[in-house]
Amino acid sequence: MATPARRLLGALAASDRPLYEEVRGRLIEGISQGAWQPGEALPSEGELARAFGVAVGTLRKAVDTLVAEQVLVRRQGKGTFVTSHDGRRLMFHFFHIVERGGGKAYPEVRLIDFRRERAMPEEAAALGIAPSEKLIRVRNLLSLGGRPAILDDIAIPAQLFPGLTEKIFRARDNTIYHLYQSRYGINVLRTDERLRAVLASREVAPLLQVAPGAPLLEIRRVALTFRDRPVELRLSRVDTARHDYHNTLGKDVAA
Amino acid sequence: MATPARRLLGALAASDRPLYEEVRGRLIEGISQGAWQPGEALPSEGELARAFGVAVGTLRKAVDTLVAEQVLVRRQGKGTFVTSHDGRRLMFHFFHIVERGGGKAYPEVRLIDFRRERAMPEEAAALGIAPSEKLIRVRNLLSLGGRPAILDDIAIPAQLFPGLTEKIFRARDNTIYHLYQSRYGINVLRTDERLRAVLASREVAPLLQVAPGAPLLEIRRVALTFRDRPVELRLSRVDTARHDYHNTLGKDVAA
DNA sequence: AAGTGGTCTAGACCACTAG
DNA sequence: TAGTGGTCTAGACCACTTC
Repeated sequence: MATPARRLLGALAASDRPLYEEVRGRLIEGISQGAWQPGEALPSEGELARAFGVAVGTLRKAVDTLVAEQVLVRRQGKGTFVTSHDGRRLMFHFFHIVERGGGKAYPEVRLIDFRRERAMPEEAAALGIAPSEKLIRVRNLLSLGGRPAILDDIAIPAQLFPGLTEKIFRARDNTIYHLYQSRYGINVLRTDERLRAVLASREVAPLLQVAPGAPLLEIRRVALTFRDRPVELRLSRVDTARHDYHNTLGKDVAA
Repeated sequence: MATPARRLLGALAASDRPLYEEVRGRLIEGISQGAWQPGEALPSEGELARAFGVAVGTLRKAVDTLVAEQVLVRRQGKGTFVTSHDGRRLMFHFFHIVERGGGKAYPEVRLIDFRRERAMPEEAAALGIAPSEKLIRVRNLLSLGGRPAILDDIAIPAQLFPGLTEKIFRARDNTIYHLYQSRYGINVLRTDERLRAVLASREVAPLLQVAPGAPLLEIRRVALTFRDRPVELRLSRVDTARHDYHNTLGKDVAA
């Protein structure tokens, strides 16, 4: 932002690592600093190659890795774009609850609490911030097929999201990660999740409309941006009576 | 197998899809038919490119995709190898239970049942076999840190694993997927898992040494090989009192 | 027609492994 | 030293999008 694109596009300095990694680093720098906004096109491959002083093939190799990591998307005839967190495709990249049959479940979100509080020590550690720094806490109840199914407790460092109010959070017409991206330039690129089975507590049971002691799936998620910097903690309790958590590993290897 | 490598390596026929996809298809054919065994090296890139009648760059592009899908591994100076399912790296690719702290958990396996039975209709459908075809059923109890933690019920089509006996299953000194691969040439490349929270039944509770009604994580896994052909069903119940199911999405995007 | 990404080639040179 | 994969280049031509 403060840095003009000129610096991002200058010729490469000497280095002992491969040129395409150097180029990749510059592209990441540009994207993470917002020089190219989500949804925007990068300069063409020819231009970028010329600017960096490398062959087009080398530039393409760098872009290839970022496309594989879903940071960029190519559109033939149009250009190469910074991935945007709206639309259904990316939403389901991070949303893993599906109907028992396998069909996609579209959640309806209701915000039931919004507050600012100091972080607990473990939260501060997990988010890589100073102990007892301010957090924004959001509690969402997600319904699937008209019934409450997921209770989300979200915690984000207030520092990273200046001016974020309950009103803005409510007015959001897209995914939460799209809000992070469009308003604060924070791209959620990865998640790290730990799952376990628990029994519904007295606090949680009525919200999910299950009996206390009913089995729930508990998910502790850390959302990460560039360089694995944590940006969000999320504790989900899922009523898996009618839905499953769906995880696939690998892609179809077809001829 | 029956087909000599000669056919696999012949020049490419005319086609409307890209050359590198054509090459990729040939390589998959060769690997899935066992022309190149797991752990073995393929012919060098130069040789392969000459055999297919394409440039080395094109051959490399095809190999790149298979390396990304973990079907092949490159070793500089040595060659390109068919991925082998032994070793710890691949084991943890499909084993997602970790210690609460995050450390890797090495399971100790005890086979507690082995039998042949006809498939239930849903099983046959999930495995893509004829209804009431024969299955091999294996029940394993996995212990972590000396305590029972996971109960696995495995079902595989007997047809696919001729001559597989309880003795062979017991004698296995490596992972189950390594057994499939080394003895039957079946490469597990993908898994599809559905998770939910359940309460321990009277049948399962004593095996896992938990009280009936204790929360358990239930995992229904389908293991797939080339062309998404299903080869194994696995129902796991995990005591998540001391362990978590760990799932990460995406890789670190670092400069 | 002009501009974008996608495919493919041919060849130079480097880095690593093994005998 | 010979053989392997890894990097990088320069350029031709194709396919798609937009005007």
